[in-house]
Amino acid sequence: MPEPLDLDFDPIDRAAEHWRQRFGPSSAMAAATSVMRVQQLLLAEFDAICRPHGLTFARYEVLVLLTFSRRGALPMAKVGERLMVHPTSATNTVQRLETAGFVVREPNPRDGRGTLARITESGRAVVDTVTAELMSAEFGMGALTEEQQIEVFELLRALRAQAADFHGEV
Amino acid sequence: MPEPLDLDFDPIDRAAEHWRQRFGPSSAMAAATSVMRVQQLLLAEFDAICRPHGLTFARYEVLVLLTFSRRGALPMAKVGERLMVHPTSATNTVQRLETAGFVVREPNPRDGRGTLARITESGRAVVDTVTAELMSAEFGMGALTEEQQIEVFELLRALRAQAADFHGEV
DNA sequence: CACATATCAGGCTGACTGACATCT
DNA sequence: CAGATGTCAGTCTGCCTGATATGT
Repeated sequence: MPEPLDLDFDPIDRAAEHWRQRFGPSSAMAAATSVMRVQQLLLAEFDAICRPHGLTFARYEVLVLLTFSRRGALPMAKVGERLMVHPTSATNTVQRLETAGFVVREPNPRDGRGTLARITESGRAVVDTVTAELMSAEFGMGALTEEQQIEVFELLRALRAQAADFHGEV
Repeated sequence: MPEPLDLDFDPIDRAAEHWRQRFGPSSAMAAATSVMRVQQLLLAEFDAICRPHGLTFARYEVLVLLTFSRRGALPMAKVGERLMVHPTSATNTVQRLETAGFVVREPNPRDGRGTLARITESGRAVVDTVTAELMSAEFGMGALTEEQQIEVFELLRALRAQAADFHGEV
């Protein structure tokens, strides 16, 4: 069992300090590295919450997306596009969800080439359960006040918008 | 080639809106999802910069860590701990770096059980090159002002600190 | 015909678990 | 001896490229 980290030796702060000595100050580096590390921590926490229910966070996200759609079903292309992943990744994820019984695939009546992913009753049930657990875990953001959480969201919006200019993927 | 996303249909904002309808307002969800998505975008950009040089961002991070150490060498355990990854992942990453000639492994003279990862001259060269490219790409944070970048860093500090209480790994 | 949609085959990556040899 | 260190074998995940069948 690793010993608790001393905050004075927080790896990111250490890295930032040495970086400044070598390359000069870079608030961009500090911000980017922070985002990377926090995501790593959040994902581990979310996956731990999802695992007992037979989900990963990536699969949970697909289920959430389907519950958001009006009819509980979306073409595969839309799934990939909205989650910003490659079409084959969407296929793969939906396939695993289908095996678990959380989703069914059916031909798209409006496009003979297409496939719809439709969330099942058990899919809706598991999404509600996991969502409740994530909310009681405050989505891993409990160390921030609500105002700070909103601030994070607003600050990062510009970066998501910038990416959308590059077709929403890159 | 996918069509450019309409910002009015930004998937995260859509998701946040529907979420509120179902579960009530959750700034925690919005902030967490933002961090996840921005990390995804940053990682893709960083990996694209690293790839032509025979690196991934994960391997680049190891090299950076080694340049920060006084002697250019660290025990495997320290590598894993500071990057918050599993020891076997550190072994794997260092192995690939060694194959590429950016790192050599040598026995730890101060601990017969241990192995040191030492950065080579070509490792230092590639890290400098990639770092310069990342800086000119503003670490993907060009859409924010320097003040905003600092704000992001400071806001996220609390989350990294919280995680450190859990031994620096989840 | 060109193009879009989705899947499959196959590969790479990072991360994990469990087992193990080695050394303190 | 217990405990730490590192590696290996094997697995799972997500993501990608390229090729292919199908339909618009």
